[in-house]
Amino acid sequence: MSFTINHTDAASKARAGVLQTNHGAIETPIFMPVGTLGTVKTVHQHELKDDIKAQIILGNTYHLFLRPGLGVLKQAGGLHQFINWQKPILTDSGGYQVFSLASSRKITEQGAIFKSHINGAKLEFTPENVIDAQRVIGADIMMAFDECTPYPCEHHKAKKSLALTHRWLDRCFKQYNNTEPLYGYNQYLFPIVQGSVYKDLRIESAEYISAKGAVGNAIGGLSVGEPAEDMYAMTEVVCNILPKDKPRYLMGVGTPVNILESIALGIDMFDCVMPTRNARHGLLYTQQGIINIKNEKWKNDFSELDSNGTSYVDKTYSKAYVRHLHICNEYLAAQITSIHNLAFYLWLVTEARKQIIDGTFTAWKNKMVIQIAQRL
RNA sequence: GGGGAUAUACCAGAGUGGCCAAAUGGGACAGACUGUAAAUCUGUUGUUUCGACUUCGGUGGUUCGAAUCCACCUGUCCCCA
Repeated sequence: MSFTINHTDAASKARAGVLQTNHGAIETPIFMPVGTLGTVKTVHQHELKDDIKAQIILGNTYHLFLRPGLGVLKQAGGLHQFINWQKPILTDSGGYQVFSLASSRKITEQGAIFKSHINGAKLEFTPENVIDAQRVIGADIMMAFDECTPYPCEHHKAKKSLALTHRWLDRCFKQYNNTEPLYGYNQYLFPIVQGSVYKDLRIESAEYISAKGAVGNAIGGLSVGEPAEDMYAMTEVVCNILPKDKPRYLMGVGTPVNILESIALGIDMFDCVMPTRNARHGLLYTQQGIINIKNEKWKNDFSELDSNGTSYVDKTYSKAYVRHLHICNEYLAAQITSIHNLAFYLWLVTEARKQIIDGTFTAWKNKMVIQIAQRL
């Protein structure tokens, strides 16, 4: 894997680069649609590829481990083959489930013991078996198994958790170095910076993670409920320490505004469920602002879904029609809005890249963050 | 023509003397959602100057007090002829 930075913004820390994988190049900054269970919910591969222009998607180790299970995935020849997606895939380790399923798991030195949300079965995730699982899944980019702390989190707890995450990281790298890819292409392990909203812990963690010399680095434990200012502050602190010549991945972020602000801080990669989940709930992101398509005000609005949109759904369907589909709870509503939102997110990062290359990023970003946050 | 049942908020439908401005669904209207236990969840849904006021087919009555009991009227449904 190689990462080349082509342009750096003069007025901010934003960069435009290219990340090479065996499944193709990824132009950064990039947004990665989330496909937890081996599907970006409601979206077909051809839409993802040709319309949305996704360059890489996510999968989730915890969820895929439960269903369909590693046996099926191995038999299929990995996740790429199973879902017929020949571009890069990144898998989260299950570290986020340590946070989101906190009520049904227990943390030990060894790992995390989950009570399956499907059938209650007890299952243990360790740094070692999480790496093994990601080998079987065949992700181009594998994530370290970490403890994503909740917000708020007391300093002493965050400190203790961070130490555990670092010990787990050492074990992840050991297992990673002792195992080989199963399907003939390279897989890379990204470590994750933690430390909650504490500057000292974030610095400590960023230094620890940087020392690993990984091909890319991630920042986790943010966008879990803390104020946006804290998220930006931590991101800035960490970006100042993480190696400049390696891609930086801000996990789970975020709103379109979060993404633009974080690009300005030097982040290259993003993922978030917001465009897809909010799409299913009727929220559309556009260059002009946010639309709740379920609102009565769109009932008689027969204009294009988004006249500035880049997706075919934007010109094909009217606001009134998509509202109607949503009100009736029709499957097509979720499909249309998911395609729209993902296309918007991909447009946003592609445009950001272009602006960085043109040297106009900061002015453009400052204008956009106001525009896209408006409620229409 | 005879007999029986029923009428409650936008709809369906509980409630059969005070704890009822009235359960529960649905619908409608808003809001939330950040490495997906999420096609989910939350709130509002008679008026209001927030003290109260006007509601349960209509009118009148009984009672300290009525959606609830009584009389008549009106509408709807069912059965028999």
